[in-house]
Amino acid sequence: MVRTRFAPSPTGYLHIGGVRTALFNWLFTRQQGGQFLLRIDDTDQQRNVDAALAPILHGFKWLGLDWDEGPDIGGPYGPYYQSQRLANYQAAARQLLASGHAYRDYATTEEMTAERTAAEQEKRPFVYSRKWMAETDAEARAFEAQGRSYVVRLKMPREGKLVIDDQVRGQVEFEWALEPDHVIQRADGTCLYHLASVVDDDAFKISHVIRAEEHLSNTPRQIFIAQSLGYQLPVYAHLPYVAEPGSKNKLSKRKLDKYLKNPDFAKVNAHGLNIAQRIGLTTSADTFNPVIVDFYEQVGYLPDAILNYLVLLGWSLDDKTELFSRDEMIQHFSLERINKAPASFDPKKLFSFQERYMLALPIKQKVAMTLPYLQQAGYVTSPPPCSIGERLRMVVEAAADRIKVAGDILEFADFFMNDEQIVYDESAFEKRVKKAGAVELMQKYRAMLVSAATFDAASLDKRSHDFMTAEAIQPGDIVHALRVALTGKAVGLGLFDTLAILGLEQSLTRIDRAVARASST
RNA sequence: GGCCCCGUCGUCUAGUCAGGUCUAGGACACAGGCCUUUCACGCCUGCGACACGGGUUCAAAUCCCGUCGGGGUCACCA
Repeated sequence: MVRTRFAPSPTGYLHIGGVRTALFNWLFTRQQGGQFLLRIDDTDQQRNVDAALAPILHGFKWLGLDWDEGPDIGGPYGPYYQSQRLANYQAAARQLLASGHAYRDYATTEEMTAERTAAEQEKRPFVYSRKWMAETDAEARAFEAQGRSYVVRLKMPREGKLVIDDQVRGQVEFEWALEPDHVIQRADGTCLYHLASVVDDDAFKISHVIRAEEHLSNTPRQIFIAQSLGYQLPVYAHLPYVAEPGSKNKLSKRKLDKYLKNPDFAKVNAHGLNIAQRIGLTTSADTFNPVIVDFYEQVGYLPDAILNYLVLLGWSLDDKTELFSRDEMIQHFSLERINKAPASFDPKKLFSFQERYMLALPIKQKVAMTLPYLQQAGYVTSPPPCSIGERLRMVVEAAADRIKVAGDILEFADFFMNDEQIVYDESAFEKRVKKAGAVELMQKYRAMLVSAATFDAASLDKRSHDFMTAEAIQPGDIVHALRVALTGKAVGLGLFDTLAILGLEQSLTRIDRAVARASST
């Protein structure tokens, strides 16, 4: 039975790199018909774990990465919080002490540091002298008589080597002698991550440890612990890390300033920020930026687009397949085809997947996901009047691929404003509406509209062209002026769609308002 | 610095294990053009990479050696 886990620390947000790691675990597990579980690494966390965990669990749910065991659903091997499993770790530490794989160490921090710096100065690898090691109770009493207290250290082998058979990286070798005697339990009895992690993986019957490559150098000590405890070793797969946009450095949440200098990153960020502002979202760079999953949910991205982008970050099926549904991902995913080299996070490419998925989304769903943005921005009261549904549908349909994320509906907010709320783009108004002859043309066009029997885009198109022929003008002579008059903007939907959506009455009102403004200013 | 990992267009990648079909393929981005009532879409074209140096071989992106470069990790953090 394949069992995998993802072990987030409750940090308050879901990092995009973490999601990639979780996704690979999830895909592999679902494909193998195994179980995927969440374990909360909160051994070091003092305060408010629940609050810091909530956004993470929420992010997983939003993306549709479901877990079979873990927080808020429990499971047969719980609890799934490391802070609640201390007794297990302490028991393991006792067992390692008893079997001679660990020892009580009475060195002070200063003594330890001194040895380490001495080694550094002599340019030799640091190997602890074990001067304050106590293997017998008598030795322990002697140190304690000096007022010392102890930590528990691993008694690492000092010869031979370890060969790890990693599913991604192949065989990787380490010299045992170069592995220091790591602390596994503090003087106060609390235990450290590596011990906890190994003990839990065994307790949870984890078969495959799929994690980021920064853990590769931690693996020898974990294998030592596992073997000393008589555990069966899991299969290891160390994923390349996700790198910064345009560099090979590891993607980090704390270097936002640097990423903002990348034009692509800045663009995607600004786009999201703009939407956030319009819906009155209070954002801070710490919690709202393209490195954090929340960003995408709040701006109106599609989970499937994000997953599709992420699965290609370090994995590929072949030389051309790029679009994968969830089921196809599960079906085709394999550890063998994971890349060894790190992959840079490219928000622009993520965005392009979003475009493709949005394009394929049925109108009905687009309407459903855009409505909340109009509500939050205050253009629609809630609950919305039923007439709004039809108009929204028309806008969404006419906007077509112009709505790339749900929040982009706000670009077309002028269809949901009162006529007198339209704010004109000044330079466009100058150039198009105040252009010589434009007002007169619009007035003639207005008269033509009034006599229109039908007011749909197709017949408006035809009548308009007849009008232009009769007036001996080009489309450009009138279309731009009308668009500015109708929406306040120089760019937007097709003119005939715009008219049809607004309807005769609003169209006339808006033309009149623009005409009046042109002559009075 | 020690140890470990990695190195194909700006980016994601195919090709490397089983050398020839690779004058290195696809995608994103970028540039130009077409379409067009604006924008967006779409279409066409272009730009653009085997880190370097030796070897082995009839033949190397692929195998071997070395160099360089990048990264990760070296805690009583996770």
